[in-house]
Amino acid sequence: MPRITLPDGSCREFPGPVAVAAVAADIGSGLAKAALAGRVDGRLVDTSQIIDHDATLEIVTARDADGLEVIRHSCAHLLAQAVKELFPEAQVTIGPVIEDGFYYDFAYHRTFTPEDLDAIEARMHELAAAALPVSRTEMGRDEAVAFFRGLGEEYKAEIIAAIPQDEVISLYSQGHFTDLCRGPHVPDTGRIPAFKLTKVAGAYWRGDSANAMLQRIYGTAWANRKDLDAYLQRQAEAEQRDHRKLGRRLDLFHVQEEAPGMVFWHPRGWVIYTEIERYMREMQRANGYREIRTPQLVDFSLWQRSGHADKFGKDMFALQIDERAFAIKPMNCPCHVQVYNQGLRSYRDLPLRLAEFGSCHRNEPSGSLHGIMRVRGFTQDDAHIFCTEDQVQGEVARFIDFLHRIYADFGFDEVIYRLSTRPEQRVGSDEVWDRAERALADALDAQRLQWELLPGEGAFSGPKIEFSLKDSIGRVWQLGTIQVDFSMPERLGAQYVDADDQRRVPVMLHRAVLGSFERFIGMLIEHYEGAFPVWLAPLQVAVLNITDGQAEYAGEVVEALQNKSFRAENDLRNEKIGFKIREHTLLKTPYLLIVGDREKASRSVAVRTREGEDLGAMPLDGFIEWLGDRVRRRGRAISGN
RNA sequence: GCCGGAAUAGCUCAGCUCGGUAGAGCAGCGCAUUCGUAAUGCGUUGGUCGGAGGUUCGAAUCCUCUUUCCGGCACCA
Repeated sequence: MPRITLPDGSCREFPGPVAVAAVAADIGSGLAKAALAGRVDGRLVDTSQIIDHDATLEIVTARDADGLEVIRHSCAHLLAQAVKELFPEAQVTIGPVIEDGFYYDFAYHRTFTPEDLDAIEARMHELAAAALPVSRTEMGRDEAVAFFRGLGEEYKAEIIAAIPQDEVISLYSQGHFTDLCRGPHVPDTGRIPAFKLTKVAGAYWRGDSANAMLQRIYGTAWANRKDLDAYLQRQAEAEQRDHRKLGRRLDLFHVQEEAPGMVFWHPRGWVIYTEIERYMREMQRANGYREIRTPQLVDFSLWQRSGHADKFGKDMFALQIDERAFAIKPMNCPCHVQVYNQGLRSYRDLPLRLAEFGSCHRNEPSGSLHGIMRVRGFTQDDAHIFCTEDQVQGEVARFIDFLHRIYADFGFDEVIYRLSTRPEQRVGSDEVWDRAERALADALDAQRLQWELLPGEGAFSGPKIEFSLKDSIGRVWQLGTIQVDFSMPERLGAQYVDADDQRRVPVMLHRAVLGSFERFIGMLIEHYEGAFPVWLAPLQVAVLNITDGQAEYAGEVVEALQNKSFRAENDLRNEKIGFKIREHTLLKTPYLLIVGDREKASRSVAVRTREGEDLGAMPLDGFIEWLGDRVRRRGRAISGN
């Protein structure tokens, strides 16, 4: 006599074991139709699951986040079924749910074409319309291995062979298609209401580039047509904020074939870059950093001593000049140690914070280049803090505060913290890594921050904390980092004399707030959709005259603004005012000052924002003061005017 | 680096399937217009089709190689 407790607290009793679907039907026919899965005692199960004991039950529908996952997972199976029907020789592998959708990897002797994709999707729609029942069966491991081998599914057999012998293996079947799966799945293929295949791409078996390349088909699936359309709409909008597109439209930068992975900054883009650099320089100076500049081209032996040559030698731009091997620096730290090493350091000098807007070059794999986000030539807001082991935690805490202030100036308040620990390939003893990892974890805990652990993701010379931000459309960007390094100072012979006149090796903290300027600006372009806050905007104010009669006055307005160091230009072209407004709005100039005879007579300006808001006329002096206030607030200003 | 796709005027794109020496809109330039808050009208310049080979009487269109970009995968000190 199972007694089922529902989420609202009510109970229902059944004379004998009962399926989730039957309970749903008992509650109401609408719910029965909507039921995709059940949550029995907190565990997600199929609607066919029989409950034979007292339990809590929640009926999972498409409105449930879990319900949507079930739909997506089942849609991956639907995809696999369609592929197997159209291409019987293709082998199935894995097909997980991902954000907004799913994918399925197949092994096949040729690649799937876009036309194949259309055919597969069409077949999926037919299979969904047929509402084929989905059934679950269980098998022992060896039996399951034999079953899939019999079908010629070697990859599946390999997956199952790795599952422990005593674990129950479940199979899901729909039509003539059977797949290994943990489930749960929708009761029939008719419950997958809205989906679309999005792309095909290669993907390595088990994510290892040493393995065969499979073909991955991506798709998206939703609870209904409306949600699917909304998703596609969001994708289209995200494309509109692509920094490569905006970079060209707003005339910020370009890239070209002769310099792959390098950026040509245009005047407007360079304003943004130099404004950020100027701001960072000021912030660092005010926070105990001393700026330095080190060489680009350094003898290869330094990279051998630092350990970079071993791990990254092939990825460095190396060159042979007059029998001597050099490399363009891929990072700044070995050079910073050279600066540290000049003269004998005392413990009184520590912590020593050396900062550099260091220009680095790395020969990134060709396939990884992406606009100005992933490039081969870039500049970091890099700094290295040389300190004693006792000072590490305090310096990390101090850095976290520093970083919070900077992010807030760019309008970001929410930071995500992750601690990356020792990777397989590394330098330094385990004991040293233990200490370094503990120091970072303690610093985070002392600040009462919530953080996430990323085992094995650390740099080769030390563990690190990574700081990420969420942009205006919810994407997460890893920007800042602080890495503890006990190894490099030793390798490069850094020392200081302690209070007892003993020579000691300092600890080195590698840190960056923005990461690379290129990537950071790329992210900002997408975050702001090109509408930079006024302190960063390439052009802050455009002065537009109505007719030639106000040309001279427009010139005076611009001069007054420029005298106060604002970036202002006038637009005296013989065009209608609507035309000029449209052009500057599209260029995302924050403020448009319209000057006609009225304004000229009263020495005022009519202010319009790029959002289309009319702020009315104000005296020129008043506007200058008001604008200064907006600029000083930086990204902390409330958006818009 | 691996898999797939793309590369045509400054920009966005058509033409390529069925080979016969390129076309649109915007931008630019010229002229007219001096007109108050997202596109004034008319006229006009401009490309040999990413690069190198090949097939062909003839190639932007077909084939090969190559470069770069795009989407993934892998990588990311």
